Amino acid sequence: MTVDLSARQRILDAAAGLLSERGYGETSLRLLASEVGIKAASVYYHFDSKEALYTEVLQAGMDIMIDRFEAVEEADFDSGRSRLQAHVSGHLDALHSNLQYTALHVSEFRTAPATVRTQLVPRRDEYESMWTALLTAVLPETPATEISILRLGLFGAMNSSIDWFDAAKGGLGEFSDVITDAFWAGADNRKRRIAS
Amino acid sequence: MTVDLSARQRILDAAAGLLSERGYGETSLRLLASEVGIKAASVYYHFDSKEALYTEVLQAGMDIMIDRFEAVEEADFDSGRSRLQAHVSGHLDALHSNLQYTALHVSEFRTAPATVRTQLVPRRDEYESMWTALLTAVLPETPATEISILRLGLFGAMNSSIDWFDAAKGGLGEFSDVITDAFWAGADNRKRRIAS
DNA sequence: GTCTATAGTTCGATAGAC
DNA sequence: GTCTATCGAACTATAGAC
Repeated sequence: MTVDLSARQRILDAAAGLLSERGYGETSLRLLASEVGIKAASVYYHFDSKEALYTEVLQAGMDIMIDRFEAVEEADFDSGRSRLQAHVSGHLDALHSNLQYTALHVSEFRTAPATVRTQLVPRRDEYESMWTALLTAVLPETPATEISILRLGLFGAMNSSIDWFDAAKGGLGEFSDVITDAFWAGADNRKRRIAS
Repeated sequence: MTVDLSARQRILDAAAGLLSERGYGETSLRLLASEVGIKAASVYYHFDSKEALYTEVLQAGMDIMIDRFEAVEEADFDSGRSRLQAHVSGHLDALHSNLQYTALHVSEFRTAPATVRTQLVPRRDEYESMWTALLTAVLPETPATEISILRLGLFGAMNSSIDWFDAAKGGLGEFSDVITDAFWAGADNRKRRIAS
């Protein structure tokens, strides 16, 4: 399987790998081309510029996350907690199944050239509002300002796994459990404390 | 105040700012020097190479975090939870009071040149084991493997704030509360569930 | 301690052959 | 679609004057 990829796709894959390993400034088109087995000039047949290539890689990474979120949403859940749990697992699995594309989005977006960042903002906002809606639905008594803080903390916890998760040392299941527990029980705990 | 900084210190400060804004590859010594008001060649009087300068900036960032942890540890706490809360607040405050140095450590370390990364590993390990010891002390019934996962999730949640925290929109206090609650109540909740 | 000048590389990008 | 060849610009780093 995974044979017969178009040259364009092979360039995208190699770019994702190099960009997430070395960063934008340290990834030259010559190095990228050599990974693909072509010359740097040939990259320009497929992409207008290095920035356009970067943008497309980041776009693909965000598409992966959004597609997964929508797929998880198809299922039926018997509780808000199990729905949250499914999305946490889905996010982590999508993240780590396509690390080269998605990790890039987590760790390199901040320092990406402004023109690249600007083009990606709408799609990133879209994914964030999906999570805001989810958290609002499963924690209906939690005020919006706290939902927003919870989402940011949850994203931070989940996405940090790109820095330390080692598939060889075990699955993402336990991490998924621990942080679902944390954010679920924490929100519940606060609700009760504030109500009293 | 903050007058009469040595040229060396002014270079370090400017480097921290540029590196965390633009990344290593996009920060040239010419640009750095122009921010300080000198020429690029003069940087070499103070530092051996661009990598050595980068290493020193990252080293300073880690020192800031470790110093703060030790300062927080001086206080007396009436509960494990308040001790954890104090360290979460301390970490977040140290992080954001010196963002240029510390954020760099969070977001750029992964893609730093291998020679730079290697030199920083011991000091980073030191800080991590301080937190592992802290969590083990305040959650004595939680198994070591889960402590390790909790620490990683907590670091992820706290450090992600470099991407979104806006001092103009409010303090770090609420975030600090929410995530202390989350990790405290979550661990507690798991302990009870597993015991039953 | 900072400068000018420059060596030596490497970069992104283009032109044009095949 | 990929190549060779190359332009012009930028880079890190060094040498040596002041």
